[in-house]
Amino acid sequence: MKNQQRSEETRTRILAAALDCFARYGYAASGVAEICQAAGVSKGAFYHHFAGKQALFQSLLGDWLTDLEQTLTRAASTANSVPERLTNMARMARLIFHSNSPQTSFLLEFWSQASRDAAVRQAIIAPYRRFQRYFADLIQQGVDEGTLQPVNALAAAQTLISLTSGLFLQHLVDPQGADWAQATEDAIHLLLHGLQKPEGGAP
Amino acid sequence: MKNQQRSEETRTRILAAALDCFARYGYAASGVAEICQAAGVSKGAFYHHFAGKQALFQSLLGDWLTDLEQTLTRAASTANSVPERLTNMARMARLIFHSNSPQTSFLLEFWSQASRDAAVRQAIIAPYRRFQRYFADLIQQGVDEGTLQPVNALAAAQTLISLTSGLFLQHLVDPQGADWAQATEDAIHLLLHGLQKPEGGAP
DNA sequence: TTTAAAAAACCGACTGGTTGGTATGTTTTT
DNA sequence: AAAAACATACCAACCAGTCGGTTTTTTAAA
Repeated sequence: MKNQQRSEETRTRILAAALDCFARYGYAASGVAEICQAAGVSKGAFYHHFAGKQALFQSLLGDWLTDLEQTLTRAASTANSVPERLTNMARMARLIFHSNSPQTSFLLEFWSQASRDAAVRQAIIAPYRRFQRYFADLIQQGVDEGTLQPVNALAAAQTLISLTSGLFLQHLVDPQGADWAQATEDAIHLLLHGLQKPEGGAP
Repeated sequence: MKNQQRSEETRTRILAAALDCFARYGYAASGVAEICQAAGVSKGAFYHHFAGKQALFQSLLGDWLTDLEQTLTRAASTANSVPERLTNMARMARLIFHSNSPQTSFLLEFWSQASRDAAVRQAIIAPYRRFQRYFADLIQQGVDEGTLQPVNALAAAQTLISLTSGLFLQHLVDPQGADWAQATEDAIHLLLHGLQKPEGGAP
């Protein structure tokens, strides 16, 4: 086998094993030796590919975030009006929730570390800002085309992200507690149509 | 000093020190010895009051949750219509966010552990269910009194909790990233009034 | 009230096991 | 032959929890 291929495969195996271990036992409880054994490689290989446990962790985070970004932007491209697009993205939640359910529980570790480690925080904040801008643009577009109320686009985007983050968080903590995919659809629907009954009639 | 007083004070000191350490360095990185030093007590005292590190952790969680529950229910009791009450509670977010900001970052550890430890999960889920029922009742009341749309109360309550959880999560990860108290008010307002512009006129 | 014993609270040195990381050697590719 | 990739034994540091002993408080008998 070519060297480059072999190397890349080992790296991938380590990443996959680490993802599994972190999700199963948590970051702190997952030893490097344990990860190596799960990946079927030696410690030498590990430290040849990664500067340390933390570096591996951040690498994992980066990969997941770029994946999410790609998935989301793809889903938004197939619809006409902005409300339709948002509904589509909400429906896609089912896919995200179900596909790699156990693996994603390591995201809690990310958030946890981000609150203390500046490097991790930056790694999370940067794509977050991109998401926010993306949704803000989308919402502004909806306002311009007249399908959305004349709201503050940035604030509305933040609300949307907070809502989905919260749903995802609860899904991670208590996967069996509810049909979170359905809950996401319901929540987006509720956000779109409003909870309060309008007092006066429309013009 | 009386024995009971002394004992209780030591226990409180340990809890406070642990809260500080967990928030600052995380659960795993905070050693029992470190906590003891910060609290000004010995290991003997520690293990006299708590069965172990994990027990201390859960004790901390319990205290925080009961505090939150009390604060919230108090805030909901002073208003007339249901939308007003919800707005009031949103305004109270500023208080929650600002009061003990750094301390609360240990909640991320809770969520993280809850996804793996059944005991921690139960400790979080039980009050969560109470919150959900409480808000569902509130929303149902709003539907009955005609101030809210005829929505599914339980689903709407879940949405409300997810939204606030998400906001709190982001506040913990990136406290300086935004005015999260304001964002909470905005978000609740948005949820109440809806994002999408109604197509037809009202009756 | 005094006192002695029992109980509760507290102390701190010690340990057995774990772990991230390293140093050195070996295999495979270039 | 050089370099990249990988393997393995090893270590120093750390850490949750223990254990025998000490101080303080309470109890209760004298």
